[in-house]
Amino acid sequence: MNKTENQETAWQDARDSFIAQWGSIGSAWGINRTMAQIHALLIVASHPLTTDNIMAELKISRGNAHSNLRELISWGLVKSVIRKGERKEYFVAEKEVWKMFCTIARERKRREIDPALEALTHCYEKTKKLKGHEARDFNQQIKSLKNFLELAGNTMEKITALEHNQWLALALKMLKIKNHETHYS
Amino acid sequence: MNKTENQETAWQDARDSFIAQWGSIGSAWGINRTMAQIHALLIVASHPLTTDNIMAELKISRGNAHSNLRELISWGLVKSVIRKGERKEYFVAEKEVWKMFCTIARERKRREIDPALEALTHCYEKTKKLKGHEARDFNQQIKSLKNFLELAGNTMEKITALEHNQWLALALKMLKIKNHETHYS
DNA sequence: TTTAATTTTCATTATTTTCTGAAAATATAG
DNA sequence: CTATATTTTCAGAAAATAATGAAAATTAAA
Repeated sequence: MNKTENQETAWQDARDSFIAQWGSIGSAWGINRTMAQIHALLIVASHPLTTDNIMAELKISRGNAHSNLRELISWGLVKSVIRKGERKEYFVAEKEVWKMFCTIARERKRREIDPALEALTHCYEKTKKLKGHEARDFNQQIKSLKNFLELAGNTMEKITALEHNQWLALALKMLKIKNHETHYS
Repeated sequence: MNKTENQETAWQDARDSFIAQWGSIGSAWGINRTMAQIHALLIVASHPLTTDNIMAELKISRGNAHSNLRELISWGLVKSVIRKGERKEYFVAEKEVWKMFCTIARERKRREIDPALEALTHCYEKTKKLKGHEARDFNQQIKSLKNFLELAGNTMEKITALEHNQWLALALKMLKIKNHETHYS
C-alpha cells in the first residue's frame, strides 16, 4: 500500500470514528444515537447525500434513516435539496458551527425550558394566594425557579441572536473576567 | 370542608402536579423520570425525607428510590444527613436555585462537552497532517467544532463560578444589549 | 455477641425506545 | 394512462432502560 492509500485510509478511519463517537455522545446529550450519527455524517460529507447513501454508510434500515432525517429537518439542522433532472432527495447539514449551535440551543430552549416554565407558572398562580407556612414556602420556591428559568431563557435567546463575531467578542470578554474583579463588586 | 382544608388541598394538589410535571420535564432533559421526581419532591419538602417517605410519596420500590437517590447524590444535587440518635438516613436537596443550576451545568459540561471534546481532539490530531482535499476539509470542520466547544465549555465554567448576584448583573447587562449596538460594531 | 434496623445489590420483570422491512402512498417520466 | 422510482407509514421485533422485590450485606444498639 502506497502513501496516498494510507492517507486515504487514515482519513476514512478518523471520519468513521468521528461518526461513531458523535453517536454515543448524542446519547449523553439525550439525543437518539442514529440521529446524531446521521448528523455527524452529513456534517463531514463533502456532497449532499441520499437516503440510500446514508443507509449504506451507517448500515441502517430505510425507515430508520427516513424518520431520523425528518427529525433532523424538524430541528432545523438538515435541509433537503433537490437537483434538477433528478428524482432523488438529497440532504445537507448546516456546517457553520455557530449557526448549528444557535439552532440546537433554541430548540433545546423550546423543548426543555419553555415547558418547564409553563408548569412552574401554573403552580405559581395556583398557590400565590394561599395562606399557611408550607404553602407560602412552596410558592416562594416555585417563584425562584420560575424567575431563574425566565432569566436564563431570555439570556439564551439574546445570545443565540448574535452573529458569530459578536459571540466571540462576548465570550472573550467573559473569559477575561478575573475573580478579584467580580468578587465584592 | 372549611376554607383551611380547601387551601391545604389546593397546596398539595399544586405540589403533586409540580412533582409529576417535573418528572416528565426531566425526560425531555434526558434525565430519568423518577430521578427528576425525587429531586422535585426534595426541592419542595420542608423537612429532610427518608427513603421510606420517598417510596410512599411516589409509590416506588425501595431499590428504585435507593438507586435514584444515589444518582442525585453523585450529581451533587442531594445530600444525605444523619440526625444524632437516629439510624435512618435523611435526604435534602440544595434549594438555592443558582447553586442548583451551577451544579447541573457543571455536571452536564462534564458529561456532554468534555467527552465530545476528547473525541474531537482525537480526530483532529489524527488528520491534521494529511494531504488531500477531503482530508483537509474534514480536519478543518473538526477544528471548528473543537474550537467552538472549547470556548463554550470555558465560558460555562466561568459563569458557573460566579456568585448569584454577579450572574444577575451579567445577565441583565446581556439583556440590555440592543441589536443596533452590537450589529456592525 | 445477638438482634433488629437499615442499606445495598441484583436477577427478574416491565416499560419505553428504537429499528426493521415490507406494504401503501405519492410523484414523475414516458 | 402505465410503469417505475421514491418516499412515507406502521405493525411487529429487538434492544435499551428502568423498576421491582426479596435476599444479602452492613450497621449499630442492646
